Amino acid sequence: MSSGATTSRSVCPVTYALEIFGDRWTLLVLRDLLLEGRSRFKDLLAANEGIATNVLADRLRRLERRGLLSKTRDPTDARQLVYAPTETAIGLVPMLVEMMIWSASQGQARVAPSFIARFEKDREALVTDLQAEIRARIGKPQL
Amino acid sequence: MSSGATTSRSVCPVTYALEIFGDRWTLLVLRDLLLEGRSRFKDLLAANEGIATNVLADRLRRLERRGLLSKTRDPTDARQLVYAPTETAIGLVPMLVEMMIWSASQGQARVAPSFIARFEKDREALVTDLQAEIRARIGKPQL
DNA sequence: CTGTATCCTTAGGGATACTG
DNA sequence: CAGTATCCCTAAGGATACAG
Repeated sequence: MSSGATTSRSVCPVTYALEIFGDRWTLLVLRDLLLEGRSRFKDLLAANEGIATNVLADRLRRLERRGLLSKTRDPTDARQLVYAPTETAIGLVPMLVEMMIWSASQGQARVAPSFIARFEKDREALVTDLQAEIRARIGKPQL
Repeated sequence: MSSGATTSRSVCPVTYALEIFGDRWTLLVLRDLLLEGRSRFKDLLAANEGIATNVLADRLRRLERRGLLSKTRDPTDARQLVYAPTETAIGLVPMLVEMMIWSASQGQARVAPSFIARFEKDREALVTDLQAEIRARIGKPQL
Protein backbone atom coordinates (compact mmCIF):
# COMPACT_ATOMS: atom_id res chain seq x y z
CA MET A 1 0.00 0.00 0.00
CA SER A 2 2.57 2.54 -1.10
CA SER A 3 1.57 6.15 -0.99
CA GLY A 4 2.57 6.60 -4.60
CA ALA A 5 4.47 9.24 -6.48
CA THR A 6 3.00 12.62 -7.34
CA THR A 7 1.68 11.28 -10.53
CA SER A 8 2.22 11.80 -14.21
CA ARG A 9 0.97 15.01 -15.73
CA SER A 10 -2.30 14.30 -17.46
CA VAL A 11 -3.35 16.14 -20.50
CA CYS A 12 -6.95 15.06 -20.32
CA PRO A 13 -9.05 16.54 -17.52
CA VAL A 14 -11.03 13.34 -17.12
CA THR A 15 -7.86 11.31 -16.78
CA TYR A 16 -6.53 13.80 -14.31
CA ALA A 17 -9.64 13.60 -12.16
CA LEU A 18 -9.53 9.82 -12.26
CA GLU A 19 -5.95 9.86 -11.09
CA ILE A 20 -7.15 11.51 -7.93
CA PHE A 21 -10.44 9.83 -7.17
CA GLY A 22 -10.82 7.14 -9.82
CA ASP A 23 -10.61 4.23 -7.45
CA ARG A 24 -13.01 2.28 -5.33
CA TRP A 25 -12.82 4.34 -2.15
CA THR A 26 -11.57 7.89 -2.54
CA LEU A 27 -14.79 9.42 -3.75
CA LEU A 28 -16.70 7.78 -0.92
CA VAL A 29 -14.32 9.32 1.58
CA LEU A 30 -14.80 12.66 -0.11
CA ARG A 31 -18.55 12.22 0.03
CA ASP A 32 -18.39 11.59 3.76
CA LEU A 33 -16.09 14.50 4.32
CA LEU A 34 -18.11 16.90 2.21
CA LEU A 35 -21.70 15.84 2.33
CA GLU A 36 -21.97 13.73 5.45
CA GLY A 37 -19.91 16.01 7.62
CA ARG A 38 -17.74 13.25 8.97
CA SER A 39 -14.37 14.38 10.19
CA ARG A 40 -12.88 11.65 12.37
CA PHE A 41 -11.05 8.54 11.36
CA LYS A 42 -13.46 6.34 13.24
CA ASP A 43 -16.52 7.97 11.69
CA LEU A 44 -15.10 7.58 8.22
CA LEU A 45 -14.30 3.99 9.03
CA ALA A 46 -17.83 3.30 10.17
CA ALA A 47 -19.41 5.03 7.22
CA ASN A 48 -18.19 3.13 4.19
CA GLU A 49 -19.37 -0.29 4.98
CA GLY A 50 -16.13 -2.08 5.48
CA ILE A 51 -13.20 0.03 4.40
CA ALA A 52 -10.06 -1.34 6.02
CA THR A 53 -8.03 0.84 8.36
CA ASN A 54 -4.95 0.70 6.17
CA VAL A 55 -6.91 1.63 3.09
CA LEU A 56 -8.61 4.55 4.79
CA ALA A 57 -5.29 5.77 6.16
CA ASP A 58 -3.82 5.56 2.70
CA ARG A 59 -6.64 7.49 1.05
CA LEU A 60 -6.52 10.21 3.69
CA ARG A 61 -2.78 10.53 3.21
CA ARG A 62 -3.09 10.81 -0.55
CA LEU A 63 -5.88 13.34 -0.31
CA GLU A 64 -3.84 15.40 2.09
CA ARG A 65 -0.81 15.31 -0.21
CA ARG A 66 -2.95 16.30 -3.13
CA GLY A 67 -4.18 19.23 -1.12
CA LEU A 68 -7.79 18.08 -0.89
CA LEU A 69 -7.90 17.87 2.84
CA SER A 70 -6.24 19.14 5.96
CA LYS A 71 -5.54 17.33 9.17
CA THR A 72 -5.60 19.16 12.46
CA ARG A 73 -6.00 18.43 16.12
CA ASP A 74 -9.27 19.05 17.82
CA PRO A 75 -8.55 22.05 20.10
CA THR A 76 -11.03 20.79 22.67
CA ASP A 77 -9.53 17.33 22.72
CA ALA A 78 -5.90 17.10 21.72
CA ARG A 79 -6.09 13.36 21.25
CA GLN A 80 -8.57 13.73 18.45
CA LEU A 81 -7.57 14.41 14.89
CA VAL A 82 -9.93 16.22 12.61
CA TYR A 83 -10.00 15.96 8.84
CA ALA A 84 -11.49 18.77 6.85
CA PRO A 85 -11.90 19.30 3.13
CA THR A 86 -9.94 22.17 1.60
CA GLU A 87 -11.38 24.63 -0.89
CA THR A 88 -10.03 22.37 -3.62
CA ALA A 89 -12.20 19.56 -2.34
CA ILE A 90 -15.16 21.86 -1.83
CA GLY A 91 -14.78 22.63 -5.50
CA LEU A 92 -15.87 19.08 -6.20
CA VAL A 93 -19.34 19.67 -4.82
CA PRO A 94 -20.83 20.62 -8.20
CA MET A 95 -19.58 17.38 -9.71
CA LEU A 96 -20.84 15.34 -6.80
CA VAL A 97 -24.22 16.96 -7.04
CA GLU A 98 -24.48 16.18 -10.73
CA MET A 99 -23.44 12.63 -10.05
CA MET A 100 -26.09 12.22 -7.37
CA ILE A 101 -28.77 13.70 -9.55
CA TRP A 102 -27.85 11.39 -12.38
CA SER A 103 -28.06 8.36 -10.10
CA ALA A 104 -31.38 9.58 -8.79
CA SER A 105 -32.63 9.94 -12.34
CA GLN A 106 -31.82 6.29 -12.84
CA GLY A 107 -34.23 5.45 -10.08
CA GLN A 108 -31.70 3.14 -8.47
CA ALA A 109 -30.42 5.23 -5.63
CA ARG A 110 -32.24 6.90 -2.82
CA VAL A 111 -31.82 10.65 -2.85
CA ALA A 112 -33.91 12.88 -0.63
CA PRO A 113 -36.83 14.33 -2.63
CA SER A 114 -36.17 17.69 -1.03
CA PHE A 115 -32.68 17.59 -2.51
CA ILE A 116 -34.03 16.87 -5.97
CA ALA A 117 -36.60 19.59 -5.60
CA ARG A 118 -33.97 22.13 -4.66
CA PHE A 119 -31.84 21.00 -7.56
CA GLU A 120 -34.64 21.38 -10.03
CA LYS A 121 -35.63 24.74 -8.72
CA ASP A 122 -32.16 26.28 -8.69
CA ARG A 123 -29.11 24.13 -9.10
CA GLU A 124 -26.73 27.03 -8.69
CA ALA A 125 -28.24 27.96 -5.34
CA LEU A 126 -28.21 24.38 -4.11
CA VAL A 127 -24.51 24.03 -4.83
CA THR A 128 -23.71 27.36 -3.25
CA ASP A 129 -25.72 26.50 -0.16
CA LEU A 130 -24.05 23.15 0.24
CA GLN A 131 -20.65 24.74 -0.05
CA ALA A 132 -21.56 27.36 2.48
CA GLU A 133 -22.74 24.68 4.88
CA ILE A 134 -19.45 22.87 4.53
CA ARG A 135 -17.43 26.01 5.18
CA ALA A 136 -19.54 26.82 8.18
CA ARG A 137 -19.12 23.35 9.56
CA ILE A 138 -15.37 23.22 9.23
CA GLY A 139 -15.05 26.73 10.54
CA LYS A 140 -15.67 25.14 13.90
CA PRO A 141 -14.54 21.56 13.44
CA GLN A 142 -17.16 20.34 15.83
CA LEU A 143 -18.72 16.94 15.63
CA MET B 1 -12.97 -10.91 -17.03
CA SER B 2 -16.49 -11.98 -16.19
CA SER B 3 -19.28 -9.70 -17.28
CA GLY B 4 -20.64 -9.61 -13.77
CA ALA B 5 -24.10 -9.80 -12.32
CA THR B 6 -26.55 -6.93 -12.48
CA THR B 7 -25.26 -5.56 -9.29
CA SER B 8 -26.48 -5.01 -5.76
CA ARG B 9 -28.98 -2.26 -5.17
CA SER B 10 -27.17 0.76 -3.83
CA VAL B 11 -28.78 3.12 -1.48
CA CYS B 12 -26.19 5.84 -1.90
CA PRO B 13 -26.20 7.67 -5.23
CA VAL B 14 -22.43 8.05 -5.17
CA THR B 15 -21.97 4.34 -4.60
CA TYR B 16 -24.43 3.61 -7.36
CA ALA B 17 -22.57 5.80 -9.82
CA LEU B 18 -19.29 4.20 -8.87
CA GLU B 19 -20.72 0.78 -9.50
CA ILE B 20 -21.21 1.79 -13.08
CA PHE B 21 -18.15 3.86 -13.89
CA GLY B 22 -16.00 3.71 -10.80
CA ASP B 23 -13.16 1.83 -12.40
CA ARG B 24 -10.09 2.70 -14.35
CA TRP B 25 -11.53 2.64 -17.85
CA THR B 26 -15.30 3.04 -18.09
CA LEU B 27 -15.41 6.78 -17.72
CA LEU B 28 -12.71 7.19 -20.35
CA VAL B 29 -14.76 5.13 -22.77
CA LEU B 30 -17.77 7.29 -21.96
CA ARG B 31 -15.71 10.40 -22.53
CA ASP B 32 -14.67 9.18 -25.97
CA LEU B 33 -18.19 8.17 -26.84
CA LEU B 34 -19.74 11.40 -25.62
CA LEU B 35 -17.20 14.14 -26.02
CA GLU B 36 -14.78 12.83 -28.58
CA GLY B 37 -17.39 11.43 -30.88
CA ARG B 38 -15.70 8.09 -31.25
CA SER B 39 -18.01 5.27 -32.21
CA ARG B 40 -15.94 2.36 -33.48
CA PHE B 41 -14.10 -0.28 -31.57
CA LYS B 42 -10.84 0.56 -33.22
CA ASP B 43 -11.18 4.27 -32.52
CA LEU B 44 -11.93 3.62 -28.89
CA LEU B 45 -8.98 1.28 -28.76
CA ALA B 46 -6.65 3.89 -30.19
CA ALA B 47 -7.93 6.64 -27.95
CA ASN B 48 -7.21 5.48 -24.44
CA GLU B 49 -3.55 4.98 -24.64
CA GLY B 50 -3.30 1.26 -24.25
CA ILE B 51 -6.61 -0.25 -23.27
CA ALA B 52 -6.54 -3.96 -24.08
CA THR B 53 -9.02 -5.41 -26.55
CA ASN B 54 -10.58 -7.69 -23.97
CA VAL B 55 -10.97 -4.90 -21.47
CA LEU B 56 -12.57 -2.59 -24.01
CA ALA B 57 -14.92 -5.33 -25.12
CA ASP B 58 -15.86 -5.95 -21.52
CA ARG B 59 -16.57 -2.31 -20.76
CA LEU B 60 -18.67 -1.91 -23.90
CA ARG B 61 -20.66 -4.99 -22.98
CA ARG B 62 -21.30 -3.76 -19.46
CA LEU B 63 -22.30 -0.33 -20.66
CA GLU B 64 -24.68 -1.84 -23.14
CA ARG B 65 -26.24 -4.05 -20.47
CA ARG B 66 -26.59 -1.09 -18.18
CA GLY B 67 -28.36 0.74 -20.96
CA LEU B 68 -25.74 3.42 -21.43
CA LEU B 69 -24.97 2.61 -25.00
CA SER B 70 -26.39 0.94 -28.04
CA LYS B 71 -24.64 -1.14 -30.63
CA THR B 72 -25.79 -1.08 -34.21
CA ARG B 73 -24.48 -1.78 -37.66
CA ASP B 74 -23.40 1.01 -39.89
CA PRO B 75 -26.11 1.12 -42.59
CA THR B 76 -23.59 2.29 -45.17
CA ASP B 77 -21.14 -0.47 -44.30
CA ALA B 78 -22.66 -3.55 -42.79
CA ARG B 79 -19.32 -4.86 -41.60
CA GLN B 80 -18.91 -1.91 -39.28
CA LEU B 81 -20.37 -1.79 -35.82
CA VAL B 82 -21.26 1.53 -34.32
CA TYR B 83 -21.51 2.35 -30.64
CA ALA B 84 -23.64 5.26 -29.57
CA PRO B 85 -24.46 6.67 -26.16
CA THR B 86 -28.07 6.42 -25.05
CA GLU B 87 -29.97 9.26 -23.41
CA THR B 88 -28.97 7.76 -20.08
CA ALA B 89 -25.33 8.27 -20.98
CA ILE B 90 -25.99 11.71 -22.42
CA GLY B 91 -27.37 12.51 -19.00
CA LEU B 92 -23.84 12.20 -17.69
CA VAL B 93 -22.62 15.21 -19.64
CA PRO B 94 -23.29 17.67 -16.81
CA MET B 95 -21.20 15.60 -14.45
CA LEU B 96 -18.43 15.23 -16.98
CA VAL B 97 -18.41 18.94 -17.60
CA GLU B 98 -18.12 19.68 -13.89
CA MET B 99 -15.34 17.18 -13.61
CA MET B 100 -13.43 18.76 -16.47
CA ILE B 101 -13.87 22.21 -15.09
CA TRP B 102 -12.62 21.11 -11.71
CA SER B 103 -9.52 19.56 -13.25
CA ALA B 104 -8.95 22.70 -15.26
CA SER B 105 -9.24 24.75 -12.09
CA GLN B 106 -6.42 22.67 -10.66
CA GLY B 107 -4.23 23.84 -13.49
CA GLN B 108 -3.08 20.31 -14.15
CA ALA B 109 -5.10 19.39 -17.18
CA ARG B 110 -5.37 21.05 -20.52
CA VAL B 111 -8.87 22.19 -21.29
CA ALA B 112 -9.61 24.46 -24.23
CA PRO B 113 -9.89 28.08 -23.05
CA SER B 114 -12.94 28.48 -25.26
CA PHE B 115 -14.59 25.69 -23.31
CA ILE B 116 -13.85 27.37 -20.02
CA ALA B 117 -15.08 30.66 -21.35
CA ARG B 118 -18.36 29.12 -22.44
CA PHE B 119 -18.70 27.43 -19.09
CA GLU B 120 -18.15 30.63 -17.18
CA LYS B 121 -20.51 32.57 -19.35
CA ASP B 122 -23.39 30.12 -19.25
CA ARG B 123 -22.89 26.65 -17.92
CA GLU B 124 -26.46 25.61 -18.63
CA ALA B 125 -26.13 26.56 -22.28
CA LEU B 126 -22.81 24.81 -22.67
CA VAL B 127 -24.22 21.55 -21.36
CA THR B 128 -27.30 21.84 -23.52
CA ASP B 129 -25.21 22.57 -26.59
CA LEU B 130 -22.93 19.63 -25.99
CA GLN B 131 -25.87 17.33 -25.57
CA ALA B 132 -27.45 18.65 -28.73
CA GLU B 133 -24.22 18.06 -30.60
CA ILE B 134 -24.11 14.49 -29.39
CA ARG B 135 -27.70 13.83 -30.42
CA ALA B 136 -27.06 15.34 -33.80
CA ARG B 137 -23.96 13.26 -34.30
CA ILE B 138 -25.56 9.96 -33.42
CA GLY B 139 -28.66 10.82 -35.39
CA LYS B 140 -26.52 9.99 -38.37
CA PRO B 141 -23.96 7.57 -36.97
CA GLN B 142 -21.33 8.91 -39.30
CA LEU B 143 -17.67 8.92 -38.43
C1' DC C 1 -8.43 6.69 18.98
C1' DT C 2 -5.50 6.76 15.01
C1' DG C 3 -3.18 4.78 12.79
C1' DT C 4 1.18 0.94 11.05
C1' DA C 5 2.72 -3.35 9.66
C1' DT C 6 1.92 -7.84 7.69
C1' DC C 7 0.24 -11.31 5.33
C1' DC C 8 -2.59 -13.19 2.02
C1' DT C 9 -6.10 -13.35 -1.66
C1' DT C 10 -8.23 -12.03 -5.75
C1' DA C 11 -10.05 -9.38 -9.30
C1' DG C 12 -8.54 -6.49 -12.75
C1' DG C 13 -5.96 -5.87 -16.27
C1' DG C 14 -1.74 -6.43 -19.88
C1' DA C 15 -0.03 -9.33 -23.76
C1' DT C 16 -0.86 -12.06 -27.26
C1' DA C 17 -2.72 -15.44 -30.34
C1' DC C 18 -6.59 -16.53 -32.70
C1' DT C 19 -11.45 -16.40 -35.05
C1' DG C 20 -15.90 -15.00 -37.65
C1' DC D 1 -12.54 -5.05 -38.39
C1' DA D 2 -14.39 -6.59 -34.06
C1' DG D 3 -13.94 -9.03 -31.06
C1' DT D 4 -12.82 -13.92 -28.00
C1' DA D 5 -9.90 -16.84 -25.45
C1' DT D 6 -5.86 -17.58 -22.60
C1' DC D 7 -2.33 -17.00 -19.76
C1' DC D 8 -0.06 -14.54 -16.53
C1' DC D 9 0.97 -11.12 -13.07
C1' DT D 10 0.73 -7.36 -10.17
C1' DA D 11 -1.44 -3.86 -7.56
C1' DA D 12 -5.32 -3.13 -4.76
C1' DG D 13 -7.56 -4.37 -1.15
C1' DG D 14 -9.39 -7.55 3.07
C1' DA D 15 -8.11 -9.33 7.76
C1' DT D 16 -5.81 -8.92 11.64
C1' DA D 17 -2.41 -7.92 15.07
C1' DC D 18 -0.06 -4.42 17.03
C1' DA D 19 1.78 0.48 18.43
C1' DG D 20 1.97 5.55 19.79
